[in-house]
Amino acid sequence: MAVTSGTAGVRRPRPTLEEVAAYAQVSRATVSRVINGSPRVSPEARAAVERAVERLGYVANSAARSLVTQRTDSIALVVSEPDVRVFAEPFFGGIVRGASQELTAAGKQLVLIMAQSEGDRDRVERYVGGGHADAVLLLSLHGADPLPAAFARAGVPTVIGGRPLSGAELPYVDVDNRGGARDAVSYLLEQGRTQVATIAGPQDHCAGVDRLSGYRDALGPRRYRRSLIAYGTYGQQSGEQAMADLLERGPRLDAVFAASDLMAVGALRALRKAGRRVPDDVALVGFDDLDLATMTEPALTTVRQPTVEMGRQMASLVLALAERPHAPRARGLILPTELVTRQSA
Amino acid sequence: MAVTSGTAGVRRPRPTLEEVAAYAQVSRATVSRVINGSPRVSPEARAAVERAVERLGYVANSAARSLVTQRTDSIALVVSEPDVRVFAEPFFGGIVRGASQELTAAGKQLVLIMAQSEGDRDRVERYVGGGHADAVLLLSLHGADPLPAAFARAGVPTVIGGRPLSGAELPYVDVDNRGGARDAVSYLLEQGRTQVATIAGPQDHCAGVDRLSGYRDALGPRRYRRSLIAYGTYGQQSGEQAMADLLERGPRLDAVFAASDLMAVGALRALRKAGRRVPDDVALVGFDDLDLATMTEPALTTVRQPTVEMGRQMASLVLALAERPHAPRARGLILPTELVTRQSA
DNA sequence: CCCACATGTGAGAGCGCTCTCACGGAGAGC
DNA sequence: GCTCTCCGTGAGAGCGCTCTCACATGTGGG
Repeated sequence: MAVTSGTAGVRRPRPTLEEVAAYAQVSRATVSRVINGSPRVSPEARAAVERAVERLGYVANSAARSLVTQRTDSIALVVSEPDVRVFAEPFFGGIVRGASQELTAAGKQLVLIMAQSEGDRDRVERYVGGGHADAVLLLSLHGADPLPAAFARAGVPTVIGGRPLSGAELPYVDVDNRGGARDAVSYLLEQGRTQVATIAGPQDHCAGVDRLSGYRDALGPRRYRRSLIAYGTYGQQSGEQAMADLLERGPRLDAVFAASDLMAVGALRALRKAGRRVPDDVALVGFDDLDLATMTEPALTTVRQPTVEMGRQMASLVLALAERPHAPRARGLILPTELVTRQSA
Repeated sequence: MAVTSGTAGVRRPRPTLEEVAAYAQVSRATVSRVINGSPRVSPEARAAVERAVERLGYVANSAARSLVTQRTDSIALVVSEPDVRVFAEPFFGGIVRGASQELTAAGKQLVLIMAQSEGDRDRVERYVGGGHADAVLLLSLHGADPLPAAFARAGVPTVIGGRPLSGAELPYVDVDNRGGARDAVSYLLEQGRTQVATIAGPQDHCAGVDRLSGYRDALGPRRYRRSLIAYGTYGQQSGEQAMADLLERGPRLDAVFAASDLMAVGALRALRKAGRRVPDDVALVGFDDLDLATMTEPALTTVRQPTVEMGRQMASLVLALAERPHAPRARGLILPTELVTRQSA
């Protein structure tokens, strides 16, 4: 037989079920049964079909299949986040990997959809509402996002990553932001620190609120003072600024819990500028466990999030949801965090 | 009219072309024409159809459309890279964003496919070979990957990100690694440095080789000594180790070009340990321009890669390729890098 | 007045698959 | 020997769309 033509772009038309059936001397229905693993096929027919499939290089046409089954076997991961930074963060990467693993194992494909701007929303709504995906994993970190409600309305099985602050009652998977923050602050207290400040994140989404709540939890009956709470926007700069403010307002502080590693890095710089030694004068704990945390001087004690596991759980939950929409199940799933102690506290 | 039922999971069957046609009192063909923007429709018919579409919330069924058009309007981004780290890097994120922008503008969807392990390859090959995507953007950083050849064989329009070291003659888009390295080293020489060392990356893929070539280019007729070249694996640790080696082999060196920012950070640490001041005693330049580069002390002078632009160009090239496979065009596209000077050199 | 031609429209085929249904034959039970 | 199952199989409908083709109508030129 002749070698496959080397000419790129000349796509030999792909064989159809019909052709496989002809080659295997059986009917289209039998080939379909073999392809889909039906037990109702004789060993001989099965063998003949398998040979034909192998020989002709048959791959099922997904469009035709979807048309009749009303499934696409693909799950959309919608990233509704204007900030570019999502990709730089291990958070996103971990979720993609976890979800990808789980979905691949179930024979589904991950379709990545970005909704960066307001205008993208329409496109995404139409895409999902139009049934291009069987289900949705939604990464929407900020407050008043219309997409959750839109998906709920369209009746598309949806799982949200990160507990939504309010709104649509969709199932979610989140990490234990509150518990992680509590652990971090408790650890600082156990180390004998008494004036524990915090650089909190923005309070317009759940993680920011929860991490601040965790801080309060840990302080418990002890009084905490307003002057020991500053707010940042997760970035390094904002952390540096916030730390400078804190030092001014409460010069006697001896520990800081920053709600992100980047803010912790900023805080580190502000502390250095102010001549405070870390951890001797001021102990510092971050949140996220970025690679960066190992590279600072001193290396950062921080709270690690199980991002891969989160992606995996989101995927597995949405698959279950698509399978049996009405089975009883918990609305949310909270995954534990872990305190990683290094040199900064 | 009644409010939409709040019961999640109860998907009202989506309206079909047929129903829209009935509602608008025209034929299926006319609705199709309106949907697809044909000019051969009277204003009245168009208006009636648009009203019906609006009213019924019609969204075309993509499976049915694909079945007849033989297009899926989705482009696969295949990440063939076992290393988990891809996601943490701005490289990947930039490409995704650039490609996503460009494809969205062209009405295409980005389908993300991960091929982490050897076993995934089969799955991916079948997926793409099976025509689930109209074209492929391939991110395959390491040497002997069978996927490029497989896609070429299948005749699927494919663009590779990063110039392949060898193998299949597929079109590619890359950043000017060689030129970037050359610029960095030239800059060091212009600053009066005479003993310029380099920490090169792995030589099993193109970027690593090119950055080392750029180093050699800049040194030009000047002799460079083997003892001033060390190799790392892009990671921080490897950079620290390589720097320590370099200091041992060539204690008089007064500048270092590291082929990645992470290695530069490692080098920074090694230099500090050795008591060398940066940039006073030893000037240091990295490559990548990670966020990290602004956070070190001193901040890192480094080479920035136009990753978003690269994603955009890859997408636009693959779209052109899918459109007119045989139009004459350059095989590769090299995008310029930019030297960002900060404090380390 | 008839023909040529452009223009908007609808009928209908068919994309490649799944799945229901009916059918023939083999084996079991009477 | 006859019916009754059960099993493997094939015929055929139909998923929702696009697109070709033919048709009706309107317009202008000979």
